[in-house]
Amino acid sequence: MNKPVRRGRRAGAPDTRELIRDAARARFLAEGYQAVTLRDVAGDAGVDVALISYYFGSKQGLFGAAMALPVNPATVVVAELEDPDVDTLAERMLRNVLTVWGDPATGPQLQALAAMAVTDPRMNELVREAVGNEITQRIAVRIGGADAEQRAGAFTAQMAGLIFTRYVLRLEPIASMVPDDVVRQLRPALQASLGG
Amino acid sequence: MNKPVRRGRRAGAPDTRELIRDAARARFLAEGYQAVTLRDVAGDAGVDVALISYYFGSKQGLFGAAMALPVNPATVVVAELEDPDVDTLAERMLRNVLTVWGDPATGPQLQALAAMAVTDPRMNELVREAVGNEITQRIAVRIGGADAEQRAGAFTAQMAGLIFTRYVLRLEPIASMVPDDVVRQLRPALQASLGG
DNA sequence: CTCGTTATTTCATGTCTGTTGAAATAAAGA
DNA sequence: TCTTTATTTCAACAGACATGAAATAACGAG
Repeated sequence: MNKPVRRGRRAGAPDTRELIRDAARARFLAEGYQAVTLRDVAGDAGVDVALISYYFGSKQGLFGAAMALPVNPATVVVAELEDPDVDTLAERMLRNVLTVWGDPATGPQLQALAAMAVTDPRMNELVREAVGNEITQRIAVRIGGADAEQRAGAFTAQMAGLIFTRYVLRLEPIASMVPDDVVRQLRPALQASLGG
Repeated sequence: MNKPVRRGRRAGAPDTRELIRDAARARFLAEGYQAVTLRDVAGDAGVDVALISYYFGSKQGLFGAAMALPVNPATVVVAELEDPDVDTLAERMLRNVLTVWGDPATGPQLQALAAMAVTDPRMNELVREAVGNEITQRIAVRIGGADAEQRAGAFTAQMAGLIFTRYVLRLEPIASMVPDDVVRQLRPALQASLGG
């Protein structure tokens, strides 16, 4: 008949912060940002709500910490720019995106990020800058030629279309197609934007 | 020193319902769904909060009524399927989308709808069915041939990419390009998906 | 080992949001 | 004129996030 958990610091050295972060990640991935309440997370972590504010400041802060990206999406795309073979560039980028966004370990967080970029102004700003400076710009420099920036923009738009239809909105038939089919259908279009 | 507004029905026959709807539309378009509170709308309309529930049931209901679409987006795209000229189909659809989504009178509501489809499960379901049944299916039937459905899916994905990058996320350079430039950059890719 | 300091934790409270039921008032109709 | 109905505000609730105070354990200096 010990009193469950009294006030004050707990015995031992439990990493409560990480406990909270893990609970939050699970909830956010399963239910999305809006649907999850701090009390849900606190309940899962076996902790009072106020402790979340203590560690993370706000719900936004918690989301940021819980969803810290396992990979830098910009890097995933841009890495392929090193390879000098321009003819296969579209396919390589496409496959990278499909791999990373489809991976159960990394994909869900990236998908949540994309959804967040639509809702939250701060996240939107962040994505806009990241995509503009780190992706579109570099692609433009890489492909060169007339209208390089516009063509890079078109390329980005098509990639965004894939991500939103397949992973965020989950529109059929794109959402259920196997990677090879996606590549077959989209590679020519993407390559056209890159190739000039 | 008349008491401002007492309880009970007002004199005259003011269309309070429409007043509320207009105030809500302005707010939703300016600030988005989450950021707008029912008390904001009630304040703008000079009305008690409870009256909103009386007329619209819930915040969702208010949003639905305020954002009732001025045009059916599906129709905008599908209308062009009547014209037998397949070679210009991509360009015609593209220009229709750019016109309707860019029109200050109709565009903002469509943009809000797209953002809502990412956040709200009900809206998501709605959009998924509408796009799947009314757009992708019909395009597939129209273009025919092998992989017709997959190619129609790819077409839809690219259109979604345009809408999200240009109107929702507002990524540069796509967001600032004039319609002619957008058409020049994307028509070939879209036509490739349609053409087989 | 002891005692002040610091980090962690819950409690209590405040403010804000959407929603609901009751009461008041004007319009509509017999 | 008088009953019924539609419109409107008031009052209150449950649940959300956030914050300041209080309690308690760990830590470190001597």
